[in-house]
Amino acid sequence: MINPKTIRKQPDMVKAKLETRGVDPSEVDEYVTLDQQNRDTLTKVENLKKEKNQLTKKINAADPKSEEGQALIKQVKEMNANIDSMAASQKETADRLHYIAVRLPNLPADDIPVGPDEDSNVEVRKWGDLPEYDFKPKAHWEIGENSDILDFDRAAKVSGARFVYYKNAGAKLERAVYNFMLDLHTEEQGYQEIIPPYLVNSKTMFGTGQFPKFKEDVYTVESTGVTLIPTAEVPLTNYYSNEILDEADLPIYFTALTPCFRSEAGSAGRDTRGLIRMHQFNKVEMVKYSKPEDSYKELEKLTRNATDILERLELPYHVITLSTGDTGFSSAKTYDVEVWMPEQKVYREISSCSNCLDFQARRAMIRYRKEDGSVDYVHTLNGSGLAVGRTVAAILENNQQADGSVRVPKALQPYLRGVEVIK
RNA sequence: GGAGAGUUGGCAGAGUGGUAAUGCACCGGACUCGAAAUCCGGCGAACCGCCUUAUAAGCGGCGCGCAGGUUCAAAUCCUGUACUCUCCUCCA
Repeated sequence: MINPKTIRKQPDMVKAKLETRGVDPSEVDEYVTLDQQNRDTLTKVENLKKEKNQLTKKINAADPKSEEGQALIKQVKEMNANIDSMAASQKETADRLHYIAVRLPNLPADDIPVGPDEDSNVEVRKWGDLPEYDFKPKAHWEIGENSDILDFDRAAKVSGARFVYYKNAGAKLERAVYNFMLDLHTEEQGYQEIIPPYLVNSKTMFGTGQFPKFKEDVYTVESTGVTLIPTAEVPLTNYYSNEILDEADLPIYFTALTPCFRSEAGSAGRDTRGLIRMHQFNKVEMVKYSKPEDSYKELEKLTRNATDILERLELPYHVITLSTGDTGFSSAKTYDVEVWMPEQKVYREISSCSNCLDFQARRAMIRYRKEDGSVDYVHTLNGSGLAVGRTVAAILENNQQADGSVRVPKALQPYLRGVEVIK
């Protein structure tokens, strides 16, 4: 959530910034009006309550059964009717205010490109030489099916579209990739390894910003109301919800491998083949809790932690800054890391690294106590490190050879018991 | 799935209708060369509103897991619900 005081004090700035994210300025206007109205009635209600509390104390001091007591009770009863109706109207205003507030996206950072969609994204750096082939490179699903290491048809039979069976060397490759990632994050980059719950409650989904606005993107179990996580960001960031951390403990780094479940509503027809867009996929996630003054520095570091993996796997990539219109709901600034996919000759998103500032911390009530004793919201960051299925796809395509076999990157070979080529 | 117990301030822990004890911790002061001990005082998270340029202070609201209800008045009574623990049942 955006700091309510920021909206109250700088409505024009908020309006202008949110407009770059596609928010209708009239929403902010309505918010400001309701906020004023809410505080006005709240003050009135509180003053009445104050009076009432004083009378109630008098009743207790006198004998409630005495004539004086009875008279006071009558008086308070009359007040109550008044307070109740005023409080009811105040609550109505507050509810509407809340309804708007929880649906406003985060304020974009000052230094990100302004634009309506991904066409305004800006490349910030590029790494690796694009591979050249003396044959026509195949798509990863073709390689996978030919080698009997990926099976989409049977997954469709058993589950539906956008599911896959990994088989044999495919399953082993997936396992090698995520073990490699986790080891790098934990042994070299300072992350604590977590295995979180994969089903979470609605409060948790609210905390990171998926609820209430994006319910249709996830799978919720009807009988109990719990939701299958769309990303490990959800359980990792909410780990400290409703807690006050010590300043000395920050920053905190978490990493986790989890399956991610997404309904992919609205993406019908896109990426219908291959591992790119699945209803269920593995992802290694990184989450950070940081002091406010350090969060942008931590974002740079986080993004490097993700691209490190690609460099060690010898996969060409570039990093882009998402424009205001393309940046996710909770984020103020996002770098996408995109890996080269030779068959389609495009860069595809393989990681998304975001600084959410205090936006999620406000929703999930994650704070820290400074050394001077005061309490403030932490900043939360998250990034994929990396999407495992897409990494496998990138390895298959980038390392394919004319005979249909696939070279295993050196860094990965120890994780495959020294296997150098998948046939 | 069945039965029971519990949830109060940073921690421990009292409070069964009259407006949140007490201890430890913490903060300030006294004593002391200094510290400990002792004594005195303060402080009970967080949140919201008013006041303020802003902060602090001050005033007020809220506040005993959460949400409702009864009542002039609810930690206390009633209903629902979440979580934790114990026992039974079942189970990887």
